[in-house]
Amino acid sequence: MSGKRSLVRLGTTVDQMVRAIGDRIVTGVLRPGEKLDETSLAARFEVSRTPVREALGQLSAMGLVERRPNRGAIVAVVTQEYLTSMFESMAELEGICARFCAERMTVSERRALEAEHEASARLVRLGAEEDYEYFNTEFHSRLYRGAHSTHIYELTATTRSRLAPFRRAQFRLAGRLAKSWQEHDAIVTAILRGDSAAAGAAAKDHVAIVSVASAVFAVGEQPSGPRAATPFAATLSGK
Amino acid sequence: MSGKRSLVRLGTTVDQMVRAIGDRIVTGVLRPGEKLDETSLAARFEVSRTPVREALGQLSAMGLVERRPNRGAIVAVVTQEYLTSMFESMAELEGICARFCAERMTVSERRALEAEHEASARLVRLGAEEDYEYFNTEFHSRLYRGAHSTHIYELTATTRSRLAPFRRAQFRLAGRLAKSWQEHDAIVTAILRGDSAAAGAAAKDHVAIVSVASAVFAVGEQPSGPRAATPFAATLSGK
DNA sequence: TCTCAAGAAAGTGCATGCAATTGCTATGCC
DNA sequence: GGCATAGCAATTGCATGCACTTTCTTGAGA
Repeated sequence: MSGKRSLVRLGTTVDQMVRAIGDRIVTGVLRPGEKLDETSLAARFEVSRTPVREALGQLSAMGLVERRPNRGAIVAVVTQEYLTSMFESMAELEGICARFCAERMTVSERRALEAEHEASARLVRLGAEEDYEYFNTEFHSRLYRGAHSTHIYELTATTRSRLAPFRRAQFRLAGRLAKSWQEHDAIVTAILRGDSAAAGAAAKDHVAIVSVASAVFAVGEQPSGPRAATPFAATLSGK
Repeated sequence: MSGKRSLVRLGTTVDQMVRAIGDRIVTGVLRPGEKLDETSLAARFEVSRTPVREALGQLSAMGLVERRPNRGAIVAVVTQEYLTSMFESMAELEGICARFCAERMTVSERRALEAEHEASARLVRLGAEEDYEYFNTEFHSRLYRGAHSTHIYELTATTRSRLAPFRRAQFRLAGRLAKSWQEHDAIVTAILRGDSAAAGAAAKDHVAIVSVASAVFAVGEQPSGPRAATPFAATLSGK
């Protein structure tokens, strides 16, 4: 091989490419419908086509890319109907997580959840959208972990990541920040109270509201073809 | 290429291998922990190692095999804890499907569900375990489709297939056949009534009961190492 | 000008080969 | 006898090459 690619190599070349390409899809750098040419990807990442092909295969198994035999791969195109069903699933899944959280979270998990949630109130007052977004992600992640169910966690986390590109700008909506916090508050309160039904319902509603808020932005965001060429740096090292 | 492998070729060689190997894992022919040697697989299927590697990569992305870098692949080992979480998820997912069915199934879907269910009563009286098993699969599949939610369908179907090896002999339990039918009956009745809450609860309970019934057999079925060599024919053609 | 076809170009699918890593075995040392 | 280590066999990871498929291009005919 032509030298280590970085000091600490995280997994094989294929793994790194799966992460690299997957990230670009999930973050929206690569847009749905965009062609993923094996040769150019190989050139950009400075590897041969073999690992590229394997990476595309895995991403296809994850549903992030679509592979047409003999006709190349494209970033998975999500129909409006499928998007709706994903948001729908997400609401149900988060509802389950919250319900389980209310029943199963340890004392320290409950304390941490509450503390972080209280801390994020400050960000709402400041209108710090970016920072709140970070806390929001962390908050939801806590719910998934707190369910103490590995498989539910996986289903929820992967569904969430696939929804990520369609949820980007939700906090730009006027007043969304404050409302989001209030919805979180309802979830936290129910969990701390141990009221699983209320926690589940609150989480489900919360996601349903986010879905609507996101749908506003999702409209027209679904390109039928590729946009501009993607100018990503050919580094496999960082995440 | 060295000649078509069959008259109608379903997808690429890799796709066929994913199906072939995946089937053998899901049906329990390949046992958890069993080593998946690239060279021998390539020899068995009469292809080179490249498509084998791609197939293993995709199967790993699906969670059916585990890949240790530089150390080969094995059939995914499911811990007792993870198995529990999968059954748990399954119950929740089927509950969601049944709930949606009650709300969304078309008239013809409802009719078909009822008709098939009634027909299967005969199999219970005959004690035809094999045939009932087939109807049972079809019944659940109807629930997943009837939810009219593509993503929920996918989550549910893949979870079900991953649970398949652990559910094999459930109908051998005395009286399980009749009880299963009664549980189905509760689900069907609620769906036809349009009572989504009852349908969801009934489906959830049904799966929970199956989980317990299956767990009896799952115990001790988890081998720590490979069993006998797997005698599968090297045909990529059939499913 | 439009349609269609033949050929060329581009790109995918798989086989093969080599370097690198792992794991086993055997030999030497304590 | 037990443990460490060097060498070897087995296996994985990736690059390269060639055949096949699709797509683009060009030009003749209507």
